Amino acid sequence: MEKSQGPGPAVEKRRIQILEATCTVMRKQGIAATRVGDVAKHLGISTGLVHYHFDTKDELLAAAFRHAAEKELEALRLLVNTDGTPRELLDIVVDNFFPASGFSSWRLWIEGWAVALRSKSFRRTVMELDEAWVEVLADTLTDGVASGDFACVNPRDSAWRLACLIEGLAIQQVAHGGAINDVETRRLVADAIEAEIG
Amino acid sequence: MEKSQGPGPAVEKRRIQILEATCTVMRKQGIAATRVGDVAKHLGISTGLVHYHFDTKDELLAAAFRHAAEKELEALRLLVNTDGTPRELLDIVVDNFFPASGFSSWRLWIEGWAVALRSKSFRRTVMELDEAWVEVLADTLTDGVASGDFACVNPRDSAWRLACLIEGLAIQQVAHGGAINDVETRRLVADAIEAEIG
DNA sequence: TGACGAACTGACGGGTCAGTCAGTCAGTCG
DNA sequence: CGACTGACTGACTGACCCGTCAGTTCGTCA
Repeated sequence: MEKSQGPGPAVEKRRIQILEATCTVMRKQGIAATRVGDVAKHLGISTGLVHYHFDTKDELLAAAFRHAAEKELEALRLLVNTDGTPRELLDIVVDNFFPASGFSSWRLWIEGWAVALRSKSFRRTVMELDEAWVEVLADTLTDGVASGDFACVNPRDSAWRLACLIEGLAIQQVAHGGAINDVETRRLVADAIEAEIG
Repeated sequence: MEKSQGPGPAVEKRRIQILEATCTVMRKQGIAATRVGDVAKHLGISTGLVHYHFDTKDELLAAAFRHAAEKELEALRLLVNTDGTPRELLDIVVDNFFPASGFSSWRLWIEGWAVALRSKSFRRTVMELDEAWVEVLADTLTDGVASGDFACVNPRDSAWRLACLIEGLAIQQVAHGGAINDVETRRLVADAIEAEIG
């Protein structure tokens, strides 16, 4: 490979390449069914090289999950960082949460919570990122209250309630696509939002 | 074994024995880490016998999950099937949902949703049972509306919202025990209930 | 130019585990 | 009594897969 100056940049590039490949495989096969060999094959490299950059499979999976989640979080922050009425911003955040707008991301999260039950590194990652998401929502609500657009008694409580509601609905829709469809989900969330900010 | 008349009862007894052992192991080690050998060891029988009663591991796990969930659902239905004001019954149902009142059950469900992403038999089971739980809640709300105690616009919507909210909160608490603790969970849910039935 | 070391390969060891199978044992029925 | 059947055993196999390691390649620097 091209390794211009020192051990830094080339290695970092390869690391990220491997992380993204891992994300792709995780999204397709699920976290539990992701093999080191699959990641290597996807990049046309050896399994040895994967282990050269990541000591263990667990470390690789946790790093890849964090990589994916942080990228999405950053994208959301960019979206919210535009001008707009509080109501418009709130809609952007909520839309971004929705199952339809990231089916495979929800799958990843659902598996992530399950893995977090047993893996310490996953637990840390999932916890931090989960809270960061809610914080974006909470900030949006707080701004709206400050400007007089929203009337939440407690914006942080409202944020947690909305986030958890959407999480629960996402599970119903993504994990087993049962009684709840996309239209119903949107109605349920819309009503909850009105109740929270009305 | 005592096999009095025909192949029926003794076999059924053994099947249930294996299912309950599987539940125990799943609760302790998680669904993904449950081995056929662990189940066998827990009962002091051979792995061959487990496969004598259940063709594949997947079939065993799905049957055990359903067994556990149906038992809990039946217990809830019994609890609700008592006299009491609608409000008292609602509190019973919600209390029964709570993470604290079944930490290991929530762990099972969280893993169950993840497995359902890939396994058809799990998906069916999880879907049916999930909906059955919400139905209990919806019936409770509907009764309360009929008697004039509650003022839901749409009891079924309220039931789904409350159930999904609690699911989401359970994840926050069980999967990574982050910013949300038991006291906060109860406050968040209590406020949501007031908003729904107020 | 030649030594050095970082990036990388590919084969392999070692361990795990689901499912199989030949055979045992104890009841049952003719 | 003797054939038969169903529950059960436990050793085995075949596959999978993680992580290692000896060895290769190539850019860089003295």
